[in-house]
Amino acid sequence: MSNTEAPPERPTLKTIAHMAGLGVSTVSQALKDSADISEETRARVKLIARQIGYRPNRAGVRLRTGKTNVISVVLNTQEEGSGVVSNMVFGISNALVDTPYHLVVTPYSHDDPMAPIRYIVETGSADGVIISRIQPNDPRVRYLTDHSLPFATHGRTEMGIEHPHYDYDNEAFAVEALRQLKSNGRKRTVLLGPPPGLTFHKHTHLGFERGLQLHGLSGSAIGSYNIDSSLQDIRLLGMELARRHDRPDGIVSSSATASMALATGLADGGMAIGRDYDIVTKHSTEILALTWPRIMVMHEDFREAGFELARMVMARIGGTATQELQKVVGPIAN
Amino acid sequence: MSNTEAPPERPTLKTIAHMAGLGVSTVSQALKDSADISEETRARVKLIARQIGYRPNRAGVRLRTGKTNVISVVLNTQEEGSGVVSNMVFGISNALVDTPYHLVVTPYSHDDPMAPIRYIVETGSADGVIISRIQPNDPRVRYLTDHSLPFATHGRTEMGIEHPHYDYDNEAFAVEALRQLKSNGRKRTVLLGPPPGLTFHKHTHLGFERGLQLHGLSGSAIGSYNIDSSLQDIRLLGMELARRHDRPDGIVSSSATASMALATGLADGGMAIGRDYDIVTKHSTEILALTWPRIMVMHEDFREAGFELARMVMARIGGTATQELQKVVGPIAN
DNA sequence: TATCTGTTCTGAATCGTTTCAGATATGGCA
DNA sequence: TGCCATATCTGAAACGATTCAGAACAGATA
Repeated sequence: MSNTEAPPERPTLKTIAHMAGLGVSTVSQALKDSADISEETRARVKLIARQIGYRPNRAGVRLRTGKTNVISVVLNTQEEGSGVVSNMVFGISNALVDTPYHLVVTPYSHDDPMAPIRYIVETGSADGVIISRIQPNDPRVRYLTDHSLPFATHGRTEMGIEHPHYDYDNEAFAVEALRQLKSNGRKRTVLLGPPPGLTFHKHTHLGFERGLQLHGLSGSAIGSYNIDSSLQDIRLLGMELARRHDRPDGIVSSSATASMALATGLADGGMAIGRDYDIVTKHSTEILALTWPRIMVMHEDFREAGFELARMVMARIGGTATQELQKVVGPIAN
Repeated sequence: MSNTEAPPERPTLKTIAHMAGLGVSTVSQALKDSADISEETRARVKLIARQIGYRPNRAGVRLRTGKTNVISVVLNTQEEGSGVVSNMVFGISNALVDTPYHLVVTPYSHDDPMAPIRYIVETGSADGVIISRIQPNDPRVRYLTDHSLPFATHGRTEMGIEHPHYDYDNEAFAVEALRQLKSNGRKRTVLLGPPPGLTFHKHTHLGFERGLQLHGLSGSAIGSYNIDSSLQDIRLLGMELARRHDRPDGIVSSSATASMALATGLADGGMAIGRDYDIVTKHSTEILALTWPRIMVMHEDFREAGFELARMVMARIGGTATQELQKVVGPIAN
């Protein structure tokens, strides 16, 4: 007996309408609980929908309503590979579970950070955007605001525009880092900070200056290198620091990998952590603490950042006031 | 003089049709170079399209044709954070530049690897899929094949199904790793390999066995731990190994972070790399070589993997024969 | 009974694109 | 001149969802 079952077409509103003996528009309204439709009909329609596994066709919805159900995360292709991106992405993903939103990754190569933003706005290809590597005066923030596309930033701005943001308190980090160095008896400090131009560069340096005063330490920021420099260069920097006559005995670093490279260079120059100097760094993965136990660390959680940012964008899309969508988390010593 | 410019609506085929004094269907065909349309008209239409910056509405296309112009990469949420994911993603992104494809990240929590695959197939939400953590007999591969959704795998299968894949030759890696250990005079080796169940676990172990025979070494694989174990556990493993009476003097490891944790544990147990033992590992980022120069490394390029996988899926969508879309790259000593 | 007021449902139009069966015009040829 | 083949273009229908004006019918009111 040959089984000549009809091919299992994907159910649409029409399918449900047919099964329920109703019109397509009735079904549509029933599924979104319109008061126009009787309680009983609504229940029946929803039951059928659930039973046959109905899922709205995204293209249909998007074409009619303009709602894409897409959150776009805009990432710099040459972002440091040490897991910050994966963690952000997974954090976002996590927030998107059980929502209709899909996550699309929109990359840009260093030349033009505005390009992907313009693309998204012009083609209307997302309901919301997440951006990082924020500058105090960030053209992307202005553009997105001007075009009223919901977004959240991983980092703060200083342009008189209120917008959802999630940020790590890098100023507090630097202050606390210096406090720890001080309590270890360190005197001559150095900061290996974020690349210039970004807001968290500014915050870190502000905190560093403040910490110096607060704890009565001497110190200076390294101008020629930052955590985006090549690890090779940072290592050489370490060797160079070790050679100085007034070589530092305390280091504040904004990145775990940079710290490792720097410590390696300092070791090349004969300096040992704990004996000749201490180093305090931000880190986001277990590995640093495990293999370089003498590096003092403060944890920065990028998965949490992604999660919060995604929730903020969705809230913003839903109309939540911007003021309630701003969060700055302090450093957690551990 | 108030500027009452019309609001800049996004151009559609209708816009172009209107400007060119043609029908919408003519424009549509002209843009795709149909032979039905005169050379001259085609040129004119394309000129206008370019000038006003026309971009096909994705929802329109998708609704009408079913083509989503989406490639979906399916990732395990708790994948090791050490940059393999970011690099894969950026590699894929790179291949997608200048194509109409968008990249959507579809995550899954460890419970059910099939769930995202079923979702994609059932909702038709992508034209092609990239999956990793492949098993010799992988249900996802069967499912995707059965439903003829183009896909490429990061890893090989052994189920008699031809499909596009990109893989690192882990068998050759293990053999070569042992050769290097041998040439350093090492005798008693140990393998810290991939988690069981995955194809590259099998390949690695095969290569390890073969290498042992080939180079006349003794050795065994560690059964209770693998590179997915917690770094803390791996470190403890290192300490335990150092305590053994027949402690190993050569280690093959499939992951850079695992190697670091292991080496840390071995150091805790008093063993020094180079003096008491050597360790050969795969790595994908610069940091290992820089800070652990004594760990011998072979490079695995995940960015390249992502790039190739994306190209394969697109080729498959375009109808290229599967046989031409299989690539296994050998280990590169460096 | 005639009219009004709700309640519940529905058809048609719309979003932007593609496809396909024709419509129109041009030129060639008998 | 009349007919046909060819080249070029076009309208309508379809994809699936939502919205909105109105249809149909019930019961209440005068």
